[in-house]
Amino acid sequence: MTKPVTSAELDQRSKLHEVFALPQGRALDICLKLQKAILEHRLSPGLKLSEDEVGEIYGASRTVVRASLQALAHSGLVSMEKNRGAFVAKPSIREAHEVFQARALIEPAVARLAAAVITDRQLAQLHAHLDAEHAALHASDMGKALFLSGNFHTEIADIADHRIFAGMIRSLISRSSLIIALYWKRSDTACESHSHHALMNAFEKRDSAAAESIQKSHIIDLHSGLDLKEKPAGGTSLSEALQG
Amino acid sequence: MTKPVTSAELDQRSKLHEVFALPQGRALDICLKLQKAILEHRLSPGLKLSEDEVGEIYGASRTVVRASLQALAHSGLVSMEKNRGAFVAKPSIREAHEVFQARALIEPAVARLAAAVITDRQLAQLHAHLDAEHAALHASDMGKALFLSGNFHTEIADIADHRIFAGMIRSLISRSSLIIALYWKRSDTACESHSHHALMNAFEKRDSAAAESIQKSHIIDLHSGLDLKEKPAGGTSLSEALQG
DNA sequence: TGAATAAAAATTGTATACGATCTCTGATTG
DNA sequence: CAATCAGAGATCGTATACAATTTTTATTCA
Repeated sequence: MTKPVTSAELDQRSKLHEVFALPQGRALDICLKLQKAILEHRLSPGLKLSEDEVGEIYGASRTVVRASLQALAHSGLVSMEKNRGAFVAKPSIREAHEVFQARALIEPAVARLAAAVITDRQLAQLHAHLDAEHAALHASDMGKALFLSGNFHTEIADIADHRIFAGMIRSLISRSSLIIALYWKRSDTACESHSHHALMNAFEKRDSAAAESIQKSHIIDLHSGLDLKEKPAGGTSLSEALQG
Repeated sequence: MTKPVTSAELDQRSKLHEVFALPQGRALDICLKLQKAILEHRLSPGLKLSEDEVGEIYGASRTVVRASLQALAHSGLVSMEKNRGAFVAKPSIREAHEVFQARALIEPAVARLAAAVITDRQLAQLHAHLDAEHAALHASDMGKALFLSGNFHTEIADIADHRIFAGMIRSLISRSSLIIALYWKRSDTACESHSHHALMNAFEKRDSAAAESIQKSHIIDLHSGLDLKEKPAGGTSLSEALQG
């Protein structure tokens, strides 16, 4: 009894295929499944992704698994070390800063574009998305909520209909998910919803300037919700260095 | 009698490895060689890159060639079609616009960052780079001149020391090279040098604002140097459609 | 006991083989 | 003569096998 593929999943699949130069055929499926698992925090940063093991799970040979892992490495979700294999990426504090700096530059510009061209249909879709996010949050399914929260941003990029920016944002959102898994310090995860709703308001009014400004604040707010202070060099540095 | 690897090449290699998640081992070499060939316009957009052929040339098996081509596909230099193979990418007019819109947003911000932290040593390096560019231009080696001209931009990203932006810019510059190959309309290719020298001036004064503004103008100027008008639907559309 | 070493196991890197798909050529037919 | 179709050849997608490297384990010696 296989779960039928939903239209939303098909949609995402075709979009991803357009935007990224993802592998084709079976490798794409594995890619998406691994990606989803990582983005929902079912696979923790640093976890080893053995080729044999992944192949076993998805019933594929190492050849296609390798292609998938390579693709994920390019989008920043996986890091590959020569002769050692693939691991769920573990962004450094520095990379975390860089990712949110990049998002703070790009996403507001894209939100501005999106506000100028959004259709009623797309507005409704975004609304439905927020509802789903709310439902997941209410069901305490944090993994799914986070996944959907990220998707909200990529959907805006798709609405702006700018493939280059959309590809960049997709990669940045993916990395952000890992960064949040590692460095999130706030307890009120629900705070996102507020910003997202404010953004919806701006979209409904087709107010480009407001959308840009709200999105910028939102990203900066997310950035400030991370605990990105370098640990003091004394305490953990030795043990860290030895087990690293 | 093998040509020794220059320090500049080694440098680029290690940098690329950091920034992109490039394949490792032999695949990396093939990647860089193909990339260089494409960026110097020795391989034209649309050209087929047969796996067997490439493997023959570089003395590698299809396995590593495939990994290389996949990597290049991820950076936008190569497009892969299922069951048909890999081709040197042929950016559409739309993609050309998008690439330069992205550059116009990102590169000025990065130039600003770079101006704030550039060292004297790096200034000297950039000067040397401009000299090499000038020399290539004087020797009518357009391929090399264009390659170097692109590298100037990635070097600025490296100076800004922002890996995420640097990776984005590298990809954008690569695509730009293809776009220029397809759509450049100006005869005075040397115009770039002027902007680059102006930028150097700003860097020497550590004038962030000027660097940002000059870079923005430079990108917009490049964008306007392209012939990106859609061809009228009547004339060439049929023949184009048939031979496409 | 603990460190150093060497052999064994596991994992990745690469080559090759085979099946699937596409492309091209040439014959056939209206 | 043009268009269609069939088959051969070429090319890609995937699985598997072997080589190279790393990791683990067992052993030895101080």
